[in-house]
Amino acid sequence: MSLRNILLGMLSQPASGYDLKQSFGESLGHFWDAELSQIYPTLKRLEDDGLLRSKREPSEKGPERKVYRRTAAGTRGLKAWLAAGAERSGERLTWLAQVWFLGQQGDLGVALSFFERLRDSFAADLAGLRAIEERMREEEPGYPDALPDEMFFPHLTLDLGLHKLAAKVAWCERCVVRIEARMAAATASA
Amino acid sequence: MSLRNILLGMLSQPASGYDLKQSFGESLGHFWDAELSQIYPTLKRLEDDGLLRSKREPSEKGPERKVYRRTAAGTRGLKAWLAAGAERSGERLTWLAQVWFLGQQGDLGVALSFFERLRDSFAADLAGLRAIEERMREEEPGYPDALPDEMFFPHLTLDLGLHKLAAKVAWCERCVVRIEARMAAATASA
DNA sequence: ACGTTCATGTAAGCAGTTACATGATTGT
DNA sequence: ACAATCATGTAACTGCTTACATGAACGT
Repeated sequence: MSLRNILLGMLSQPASGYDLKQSFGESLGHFWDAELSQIYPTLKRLEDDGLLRSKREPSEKGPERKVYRRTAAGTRGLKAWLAAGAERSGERLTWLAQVWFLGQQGDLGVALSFFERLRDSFAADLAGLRAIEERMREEEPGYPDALPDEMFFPHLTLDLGLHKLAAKVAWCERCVVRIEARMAAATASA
Repeated sequence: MSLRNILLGMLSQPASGYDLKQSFGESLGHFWDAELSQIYPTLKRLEDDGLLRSKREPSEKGPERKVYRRTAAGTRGLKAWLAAGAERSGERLTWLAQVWFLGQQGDLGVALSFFERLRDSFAADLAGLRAIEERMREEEPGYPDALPDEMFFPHLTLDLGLHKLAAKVAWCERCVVRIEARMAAATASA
């Protein structure tokens, strides 16, 4: 259901399915991704429902493209989705479930390495986002608060990503320290 | 794939499918949930694969129960899952995608109310987690660092939830302020 | 008798992934 | 000639949700 609305949102400019897949990677991809095999049928259904309309156009390189444009009904649909408020449907965080059960592993060393690797993974993501932010700060005039709306709201998602990842790295770090303390306590009492 | 491992983790004590569904609600439910219609066939497959074994037992109230126990192979499987490191498979955060497109709504008032409602929703969740933490702090001796492993690691997930939600509430609050500033700037220039 | 909780399942359908099929154009 | 990129799709499968079917025990 959500992919429909996301594609609708991405089509503020005309684009083909292939184009849309590319834009996922660059930007939105941080919190949503979709495969071409899912994008194509979804675009078709949106057209059947009158929210998009397509035109075949020759490509500059490669075969013919099918370029989609949002209709007035499509824009209304997008606005309605946004006006209805945030869709906070259940997150499924596998790695947190793993943390929950980590005590059953038996070996605190495994738990320790789990958190060290998780921290590194979050830290790498954080470095990636920081690089994006620096580029924005240098290249985009008026960054961040004088950006036009269509860049300001994406910036807000970047801002949250930065804070969330920093919180996660700090949490992993605290977990490492606390587990080390438990390991020390265990050997001391033995 | 993950539900298999999660059920395996939950079965440190023998339990029926019905029992497991109840425990989701109380604890793990904050970052994972599953329906009975998914739990029953998954338990059956785990038994077919030799990771669980079941015994029919009379219930104290109601019909006969099917109680599952983890086999040695099941425990090995769980440990292997945990030792393999964190599974950070792609989050899909619909509400963040909505924020991304909020600039296309046209009406900054809609964006403002979007963030106000989102902030309230996060704040309510945060209050819920804080209540759980206070109860733990009062009722569990040694909370948090002297808890036994099987309670310490769940506590870590609570700790992260607290920090993440606090960060989200603060972010929403900053978004509200910044959007109000944009609205003021727009009316001033008009 | 009737509703609630306890208890286990099946069936239909949707969302998403992986694998496969097809073919044009460009660069080496 | 061959690989890479461009471009659009279909098919099979997995994970999960919603709806349905069945029935025992308990309280009122």
